[in-house]
Amino acid sequence: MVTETKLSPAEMSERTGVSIDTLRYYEREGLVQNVTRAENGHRRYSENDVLWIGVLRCLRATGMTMEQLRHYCELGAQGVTTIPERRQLLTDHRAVVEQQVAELNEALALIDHKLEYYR
Amino acid sequence: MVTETKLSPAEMSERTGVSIDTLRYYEREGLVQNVTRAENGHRRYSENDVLWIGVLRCLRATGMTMEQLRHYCELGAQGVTTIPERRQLLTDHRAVVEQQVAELNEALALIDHKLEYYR
DNA sequence: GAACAACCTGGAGCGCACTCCAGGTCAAGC
DNA sequence: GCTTGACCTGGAGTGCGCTCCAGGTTGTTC
Repeated sequence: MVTETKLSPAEMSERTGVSIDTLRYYEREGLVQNVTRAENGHRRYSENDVLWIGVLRCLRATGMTMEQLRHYCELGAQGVTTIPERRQLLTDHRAVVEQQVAELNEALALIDHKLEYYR
Repeated sequence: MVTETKLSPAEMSERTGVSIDTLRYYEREGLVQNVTRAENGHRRYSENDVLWIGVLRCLRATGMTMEQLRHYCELGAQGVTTIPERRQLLTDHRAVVEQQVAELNEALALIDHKLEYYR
């Protein structure tokens, strides 16, 4: 379709749960690329941008740093030749997340142990 | 036993994996209490302190803030009457950690989805 | 045409959890 | 008695990820 819905910053913020300031910050830092503009210079976000912000927030929530995300974005911008590296990056991060899950489970065990003790 | 092994700051740091500066910082902030001193004024940590630092780090690693940990410590210092509140605090935090696990699992699913896409 | 709202930019400020530093004490070894 | 090293204190500095601000433009509404 040619007629793609475009979102204003306020709408984008509403849709993603990310503040307008943070959206601009991400763009400045290279974590969101090629945001289009209306004739008056205002940003217009696409549905793809909405999806990407979702991914971005998800990866951030698992401890991926701004730096790593920027790198991942740059790879994406460079085209399909970087797919192996992107896959590697995600695979590595996957291991980090699994490690986090393991640590949280340890923490749960410790909390349960403490709770047991308080009974 | 009366003859309890006491650890110097350097030994404590070695044992817990927490830097000497951070150990002092925790003490200043009320997260580690009643650290004994040698005659020359140097700190001497007990095995109990080692255990407590382990718990503290575990709770910190799950996102419990310094503020919450300080509160938990203060409750501990106030004696057994605060046990219900401590139990409540841990129970609440347990739910937070479970929520984190759920989010990490969502992230893993997303990463796997992306990886699938790159294949 | 005045007021208002939504947005723009560059840059400053903030909160958290450390981390580092300057200047000093004290005990042990040479 | 001088150096060295481990420690002390109070306070300043750091890095990350936002968050806020001042001053300006544009478009709409009364």
